[in-house]
Amino acid sequence: MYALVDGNNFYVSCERNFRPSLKTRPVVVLSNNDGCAISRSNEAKAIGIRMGAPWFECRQLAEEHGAVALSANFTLYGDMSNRMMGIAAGMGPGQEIYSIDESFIDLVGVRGDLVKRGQDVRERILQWIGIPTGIGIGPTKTLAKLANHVAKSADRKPGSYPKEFARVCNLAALPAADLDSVLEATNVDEVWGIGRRIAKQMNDEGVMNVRQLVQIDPATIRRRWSVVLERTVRELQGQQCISLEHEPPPKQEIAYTRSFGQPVRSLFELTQAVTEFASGAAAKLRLQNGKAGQINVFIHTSPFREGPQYSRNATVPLRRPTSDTLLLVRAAITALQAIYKPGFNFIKAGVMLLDLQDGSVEQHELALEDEPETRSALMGTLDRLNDRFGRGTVLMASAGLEGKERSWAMRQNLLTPQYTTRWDELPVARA
DNA sequence: TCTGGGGTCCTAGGACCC
DNA sequence: TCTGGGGTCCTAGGACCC
Repeated sequence: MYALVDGNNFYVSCERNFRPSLKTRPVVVLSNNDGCAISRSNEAKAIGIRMGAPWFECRQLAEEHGAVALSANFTLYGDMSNRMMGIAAGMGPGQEIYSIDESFIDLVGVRGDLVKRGQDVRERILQWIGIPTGIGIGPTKTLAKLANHVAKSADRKPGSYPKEFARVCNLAALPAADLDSVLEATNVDEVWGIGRRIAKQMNDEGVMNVRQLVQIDPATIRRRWSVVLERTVRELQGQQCISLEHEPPPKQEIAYTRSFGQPVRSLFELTQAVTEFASGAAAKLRLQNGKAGQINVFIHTSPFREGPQYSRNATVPLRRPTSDTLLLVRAAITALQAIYKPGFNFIKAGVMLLDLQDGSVEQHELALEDEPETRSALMGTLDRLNDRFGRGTVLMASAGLEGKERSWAMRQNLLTPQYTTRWDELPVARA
C-alpha cells in the first residue's frame, strides 16, 4: 500500500506563504527568463492561464484580472520542499521523494485508519509549512497517483468526484462498485504514464476512461503499445510492478542548460555561458561524488524567431573520468570552438556530463598531469566557498564578471527574496 | 519584445562480429 | 535469378514524468 503526498500549486503556495496578500489573487510563477507560466494558483487556472503558456501571450489577460507574476525562486522552493518532505515521511516506514513537490510513502505494516492518518499529516504540513497538499492512497504507486488526482479534483472542482474524497482519498478502501464509478469518471490522460500522444491514440480506438482501460488484456496493451504501458495497466489493475525507490539512484547524466536573457552572437559570450554551465554541472557532479567520462556541449538559435537557424552539439571524451571544474571547462570550451559558427543569434546553450561513474574509482596513468589530491582539495574548497557565500563567489575567469559583459545572463525581473535560506532576506514580523 | 529545465526508459535500425 | 543465422553494441528518436 502506498500514499502519494503532493503539494498543491507548489511554487505558488511557497510564495503565498510569505506574502499573504497574494492568497486572494491569481498568482503565476514564471520559468527562467520569465518565459512561461510553470505554476498557477486556482484563480489563475480559472481565468484560463494554461500550464506552460508563454507569459507574453497571457500577460494581458492575467493583468486584467489583477494577477501577480513572479520569477521562479528555486532556492526557496527547494528549502520548502525539504521541510515538507520531512513531515510527509512520518506517514509510513519508507519514502521516495519523487519530485520537488511529491513523495510516495510506503504504508506497509501501518495499521489503523489510513485516511485519518493522511488527514493528520496533511494538517501538520499545512500548519507547520503552510503548504496545502492532496494525499492519495492505493495498492500500487499508479493507483496512489490516481487517488491523488481524485483527492485534488474533488477538493477543487465540485461535481468531479464525491466530496468525501476531497484532500485525502483512499482508493483501496472502496467497494468494487464505487471504485468502478471513480475509474469511469477518470479520463485515461489523467493516468501516470499516459501522456497526450497515447491518450489520443486510445481515444481514437474508443478507450476514453480508466474503467475501459483496466478491462483490456495487458498482453494486448503490450502488442499495441509497449511494455512500459503494460506495466501501467497492470498497476491500475492492482498488480505491483513499480517498486518504491528509497534511495535515489545516482544520476546517469547531469545537464546544465539555459536559455539566454537575450540572443548572443559572439564566441566570447558563448564561452562565458559555457564556462558557467560546465562549472555548475561539475559542482552537481561532485555533489553525487561522481566522475564524468564525456562532456557534451550544444548551442542553438531560437526556433520561435525568424532568421537562419543553427543547432549543433559535440561530445568530447575526457582522457580520464573527472569531476574537476578546470578540466571540464577546458573540454567544454574545446567542444564549443568546434561547433561555433558566426552569424547566428544564439538563444540557448547547454553542457551535459555523460558516462558518469562512481568517484571513488580512480584510474591512474603513468605520467600524471596534475596532482589529484591537491586538485580535489581545491574543488572541495571551491564548493564550500560557493555554498557558504553564494553561488559565483569563486568562479572561472572565462565566465565573465557580474554586471559587466555577461549579456546572456537570464532575466528574473520579478524575483522574491530567499526568505528561508539567507540571513539578510529573512521575513520580518512586526507586532 | 517576449516561448523553461532536467531527467528516465524503450525501441528500431545500423554497424559489426563469427 | 538467386544470398543464413545468431548475436552485441551504439545511437537517435520518441514517449513519458515533474
